Amino acid sequence: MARLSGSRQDYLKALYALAPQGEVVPTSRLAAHLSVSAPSVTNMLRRLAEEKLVLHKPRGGARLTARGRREATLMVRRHRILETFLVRVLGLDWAEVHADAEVLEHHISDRVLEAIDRVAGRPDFDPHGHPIPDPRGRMQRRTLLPLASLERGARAVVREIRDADGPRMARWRSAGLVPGASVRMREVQRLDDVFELEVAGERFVTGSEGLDGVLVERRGGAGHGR
Amino acid sequence: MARLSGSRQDYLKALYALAPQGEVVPTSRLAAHLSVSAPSVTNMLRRLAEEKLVLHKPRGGARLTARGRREATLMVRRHRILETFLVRVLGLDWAEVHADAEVLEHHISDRVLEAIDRVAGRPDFDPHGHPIPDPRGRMQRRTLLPLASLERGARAVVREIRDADGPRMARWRSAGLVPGASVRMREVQRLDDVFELEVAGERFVTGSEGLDGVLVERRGGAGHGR
DNA sequence: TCCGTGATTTAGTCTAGGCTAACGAGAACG
DNA sequence: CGTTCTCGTTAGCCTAGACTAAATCACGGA
Repeated sequence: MARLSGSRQDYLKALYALAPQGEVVPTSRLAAHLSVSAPSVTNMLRRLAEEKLVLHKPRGGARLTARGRREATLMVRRHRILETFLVRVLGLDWAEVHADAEVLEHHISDRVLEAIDRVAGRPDFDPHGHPIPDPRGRMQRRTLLPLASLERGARAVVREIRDADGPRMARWRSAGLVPGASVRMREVQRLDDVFELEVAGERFVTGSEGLDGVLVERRGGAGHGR
Repeated sequence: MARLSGSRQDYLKALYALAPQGEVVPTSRLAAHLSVSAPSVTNMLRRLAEEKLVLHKPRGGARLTARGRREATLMVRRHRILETFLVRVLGLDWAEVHADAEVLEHHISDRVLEAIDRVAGRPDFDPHGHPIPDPRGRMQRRTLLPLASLERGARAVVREIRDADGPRMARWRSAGLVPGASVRMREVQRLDDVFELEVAGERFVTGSEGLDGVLVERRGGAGHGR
């Protein structure tokens, strides 16, 4: 089985990111996500369809086949193991490892990936809190909600911080807003777009900009149960 | 300064490997070393010459400019740091890291290279005993001789083991023939191509096949001095 | 039903870096 | 001094993967 080109890997990964359940994704969304032109997408989808990695109904968008989804989740695995390694072993900053992992994921052999996974301690979650798929591409599924969706008084545990701009991530980290942290929503003013949180006992006030990248798991407490 | 393409990096590296002092290298030698056709070489040399990385006299071969040589030694640095890292930190086998380093050297950012160098302990030599150039591309120069050139009774210290086929390297390693090992030439029968060595106190008999990849530094002893 | 509009595909180009076939320069030889 | 042979270069082609411009489809509104 010849190795997929870096470009193909990127298309599959994008398709997976935009539709993890295998839903149909329109050409234009893929083009925007990958920062390429729409004709480039059409062109690549044709090839991926020939290789049975996607299903492409002309003018009907594309979706991953089972094979395509497996390849995509393996890319996710590589990416997340790499990020974890870059942070835990090389000591790089959580907020700036994404670009490096993005490049390396296309060029690391299985042998090196395995070794990296080992020295990183066979992590189950990457530094952003994302679960790492197993070697067969299967990943545990969790149901998380955006932090901003919590109502006043609700308690939760931060589970994932999606890649956002570096400075913002640095800010969040210094405020203690990291995977595993406990939070309580002290006050919500949706009209003014102001959220007052308690993070690890400290008060933290913020607007909602970028806050949808912070996903939490609800915890019992003052909020109403699930 | 835009990053050189992987291909360019390979050509510069090859030119350096074939002519570390900046001597002229014929097109055909470059083609053979890189396993590409001669026209491909001519073509690439034209581009590299435009970019002032090599000097190319049509029909007169090519040689590195100062800039080209600096780029080449930086590639050597990346490669050797990577190999050291793969062995010392990831625990991979000395004899099989070459191919991985060959790929990764083109894709590792300076930031990751720096971190890798740090966790590998800022090595001065790679696992084969080759010296690692400093960040400005300068490398200490040593004068070593092939192990097979030693006369009977001479003592020496192994300094470098060049990449050879994996099984042979494994054999050498198990015989103790690694960088740093002390050897004594007990018997030489050039006509029969048989060399009888004493490696770390043990007797080791071998033909000369591949032995020119083992470079040593002469030591005082039964042999005549330098 | 027809038309406009936006999304998508088709057609044609471009660049990097390979390749083969054919041409030419210069050394070696008669 | 002409012939050959080797090596390097030119010419022309190929693939991956991008792009722009132009054509076309599909759908909602009149």
